[in-house]
Amino acid sequence: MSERGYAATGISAISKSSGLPTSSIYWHFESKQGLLASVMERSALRWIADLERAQDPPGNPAERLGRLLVRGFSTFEERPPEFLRLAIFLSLERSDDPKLVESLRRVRERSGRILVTALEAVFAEAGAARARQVAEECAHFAMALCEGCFIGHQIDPEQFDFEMLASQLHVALLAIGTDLMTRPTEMSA
Amino acid sequence: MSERGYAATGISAISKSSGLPTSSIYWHFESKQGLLASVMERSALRWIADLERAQDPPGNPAERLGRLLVRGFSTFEERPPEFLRLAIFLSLERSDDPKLVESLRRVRERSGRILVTALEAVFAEAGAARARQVAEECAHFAMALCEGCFIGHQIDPEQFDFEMLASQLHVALLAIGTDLMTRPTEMSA
Amino acid sequence: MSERGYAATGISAISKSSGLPTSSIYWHFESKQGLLASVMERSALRWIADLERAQDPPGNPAERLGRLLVRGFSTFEERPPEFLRLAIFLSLERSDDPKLVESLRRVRERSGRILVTALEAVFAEAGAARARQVAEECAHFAMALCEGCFIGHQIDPEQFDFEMLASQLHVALLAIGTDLMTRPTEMSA
Amino acid sequence: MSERGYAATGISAISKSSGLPTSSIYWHFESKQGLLASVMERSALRWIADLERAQDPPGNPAERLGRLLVRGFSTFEERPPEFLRLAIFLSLERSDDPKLVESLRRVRERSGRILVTALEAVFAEAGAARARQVAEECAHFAMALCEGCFIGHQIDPEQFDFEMLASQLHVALLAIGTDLMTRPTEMSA
DNA sequence: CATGAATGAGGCTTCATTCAT
DNA sequence: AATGAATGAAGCCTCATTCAT
Repeated sequence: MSERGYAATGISAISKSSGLPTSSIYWHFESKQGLLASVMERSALRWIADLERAQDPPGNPAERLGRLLVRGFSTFEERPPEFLRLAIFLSLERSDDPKLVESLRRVRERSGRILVTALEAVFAEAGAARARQVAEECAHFAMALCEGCFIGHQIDPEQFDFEMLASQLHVALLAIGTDLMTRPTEMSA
Repeated sequence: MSERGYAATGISAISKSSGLPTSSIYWHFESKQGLLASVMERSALRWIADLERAQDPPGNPAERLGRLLVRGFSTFEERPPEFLRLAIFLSLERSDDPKLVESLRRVRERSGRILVTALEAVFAEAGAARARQVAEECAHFAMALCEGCFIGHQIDPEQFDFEMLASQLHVALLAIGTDLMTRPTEMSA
Repeated sequence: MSERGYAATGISAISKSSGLPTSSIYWHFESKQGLLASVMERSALRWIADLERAQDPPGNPAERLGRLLVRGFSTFEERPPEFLRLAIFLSLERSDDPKLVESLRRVRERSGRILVTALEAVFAEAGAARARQVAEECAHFAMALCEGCFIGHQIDPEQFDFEMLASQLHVALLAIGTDLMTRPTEMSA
Repeated sequence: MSERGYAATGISAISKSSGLPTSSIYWHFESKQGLLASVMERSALRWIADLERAQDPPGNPAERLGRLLVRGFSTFEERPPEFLRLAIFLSLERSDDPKLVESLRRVRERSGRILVTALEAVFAEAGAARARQVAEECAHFAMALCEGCFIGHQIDPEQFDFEMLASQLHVALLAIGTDLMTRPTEMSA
């Protein structure tokens, strides 16, 4: 599924590549959608756990943020997060199963929180409330870039330089954060 | 197709919604993939033409870059570039039809060049050669963010604030460009 | 058609390999069956003309028969008679177009007559009427073998030794003819 | 299939006439070709078993050969060996499925061996080695005639007199065998 | 817990043919 | 004399799913 998309992957293909007969697959997972949901959740949890380990000490906040970004990007090369491919496929396919959509948001939310935490520490000097606000804006930005990188890597793996992008993102986040902090506070954002 | 995904959209559905019988569709476009490629190319050319108009004068380089970014992002909301969805789909599906792959790269290359041109003007003071190098790095970054935004918008349209992201990208690009220019020149990059 | 059978050969395939658009094909030949009939007749006439040339003098009757057989078999290798493939295909496909069936019988009849003529000369000593009777029986036998050889050649071209078969057929025909002539005359055959 | 030809027989027609839905047919036989192969093998084995029974005692070798030929030919009328039609079809269609080609050769080889055995006994007086050689040549001849008869019967059933052809083949084989035995032995043939 | 067998619906594509130009 | 465009019907095959064992 993560290689060809949800609709394009038949149960019988999964059966062939796993050895289990289709009826057994239906015994374990209620339906095609159910199978998908299980697989995605599993892969996502593994990836997130990986990230969470990466933000442990030591170092100052900016260094920790950098390490987190490098870690996130490097998994794209080492062990591409299948769940991300699936997630992107599913969002593009406009799947309308609410369970699935919810699961997707949850994963996104949870990995976003890791970023927010790291960013809050960086912008701590602005005061807790403001730092959180700024961190959240920055996190959105970082997540978008992250997903974009994943796609770029799919399109043309050899042109992609994750290390460079991680360091550019680092620069960008600091600049954006600083910029946000110097603007007049808008409470509505 | 742009609504349900490539694999999930049957030719018969297209036939029904267009009024043409399937055999006529097959006469005009050689196959399902061929249909897709045609549609994508058409939509892409329109989008690119739109962007190209957005970088015309007036204003200084930095302003023009800003306008370009806003213009690009704003279309995501107003008139979502179907070609982007298709393009991303196809890249993830790892289609190996060389014609399609070529078409994809062409579109990507061409929209990238618009960004590069705008960025070159911004960094002109560094000298033509260096400016081009920096502009290209920045363009990669911008493209990745752009694609990421598209996906983010698919997953969670309400949380997305394109205007904000455009301005953040603006800030980020200037910071990244400046950062690159102050580093010791590496010719091999 | 002679390579894949009637039903398996599409008009569009013929169009592609001939350069003419399908509509032009339909202008020249009224239908698929009409095209088939034309092609077959043409190829058959050429082959028969070839055979007819082979039975010209010189030599005694037995020698002329031998030359005829060798000639017939040798074309299987040199220039396989496409009409034969077609004819066999069509007879196996149980085509029920009466025009076609008639055309097939005509061809068969005409090439049979060549054989009969050669055989009559060989058995002339038995008297004209008897010789003709014997010759006709022998011709049936020879035609059957001939068609069988064609098929055998299709199945396993390298195992087939046409020269050998031609000489065996020669021996066989003389033996059968002699055998028939020594039996009590049955007028009803 | 044996009535209308391979290409002209749709799976849906088979489905209709058998009661099974097409998907069930595809579950039992992997493909149209697979179905064909199965059917052919089954029919062939039955026919061969029939022949094998026909060569049992009593009688001298020449009589036994005659009985075998009559038996073989008579099935053409009584219960036409559908496998033969299919087999010929497939050989002419130049199918390149190796499984099918193998199956075809196997059937041909096996029915050929029956003939060889019967012929060996007839020519036994020439010594085992020579008899085998002669028998094999004769068998090729007989097989070709046999296949040719089948086709002739398709083209023009009423003109065909199998009994006559069987007895002619008998005469022919004895003549050819004798002829071969009186020639100087060529070891390389 | 596992699986072989079954199936209706629908997948993409090609068919032979027509017709306006 | 020729052809680009069009089309309904049919082609082979795979789909997700069920169920008796």
